[in-house]
Amino acid sequence: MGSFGRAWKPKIERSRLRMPELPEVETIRRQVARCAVGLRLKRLRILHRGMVRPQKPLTIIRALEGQDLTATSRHGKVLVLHFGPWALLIHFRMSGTILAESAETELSPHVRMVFDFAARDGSLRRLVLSDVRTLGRIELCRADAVSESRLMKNVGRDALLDGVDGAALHAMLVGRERPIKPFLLDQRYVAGLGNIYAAEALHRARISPLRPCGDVSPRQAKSLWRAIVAILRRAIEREGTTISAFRTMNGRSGGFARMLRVYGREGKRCLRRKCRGRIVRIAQCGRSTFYCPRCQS
DNA sequence: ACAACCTCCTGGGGGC
DNA sequence: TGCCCCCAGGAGGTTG
Repeated sequence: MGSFGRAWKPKIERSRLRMPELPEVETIRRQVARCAVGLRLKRLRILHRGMVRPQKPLTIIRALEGQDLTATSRHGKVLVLHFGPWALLIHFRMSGTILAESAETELSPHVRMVFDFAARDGSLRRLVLSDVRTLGRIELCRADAVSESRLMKNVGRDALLDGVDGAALHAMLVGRERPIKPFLLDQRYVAGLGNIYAAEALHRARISPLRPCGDVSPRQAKSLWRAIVAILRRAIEREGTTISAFRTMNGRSGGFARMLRVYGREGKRCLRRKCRGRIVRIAQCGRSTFYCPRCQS
């Protein structure tokens, strides 16, 4: 099935969903770290077993209850919670996030996992994994075997942490005929970009999403890389993009949404100075791509 | 190598 | 107003 109905138009502003990409996962990671690193996991509940694989929920609960949350890390879009000898990997996919909630509040129906940590004053500090669509994935592995996990094995170099630069990006592009946008979404090469930031970065670098990878010059690759890094860093500073219902753990919205220059702006004017083209929406590999045909080539 | 298509899943938009 | 269908999308799988 083609993915685009003729008459259907997304109401992005009101849509409930957004995909956590690198900046959103990083925002979640920092908040989890601030809130719970150093605390003992007193009780763990898994309310949706389908998101957990390959282990059984009980295996994870037995391994982690009583362990301290020693550290957090992130690779691409995968959040890693380190519990001593164990690592709990979380991929939020489309609609997942982690929220801090009072231990007295009733759990919302979208809560899939509940972490109750023992705070130093003896009270409970609760974090919940909320995921409306349950497409997220949770995996337990040994701390020294994270890279062999299912969630990590197809994840390439992190866009911000692994020293990728314009030259490295260009080296990955050489000889490929595939359009640049699907390439940027392919986590095996550069990990962390999703549909929103890939579109934004291409617009910023004035490169068409349709451009074959191999046609991107070294200079353009450098420019594209600069755009990617700038946008990701900016989005992290603003605690991610809310299109939508992305809320940080305090319930605040991410602040990047109003920075979006192409995503969700089909039919509107390009915001680049002196361009004023019309943003269009096309399908690539079954996903929507927004770009300005006038200033992106 | 890469795309097309299916699966997972749900809330909400649109058609009637 | 209400019902029902259809759709989005990240990633992994299968097929072409």
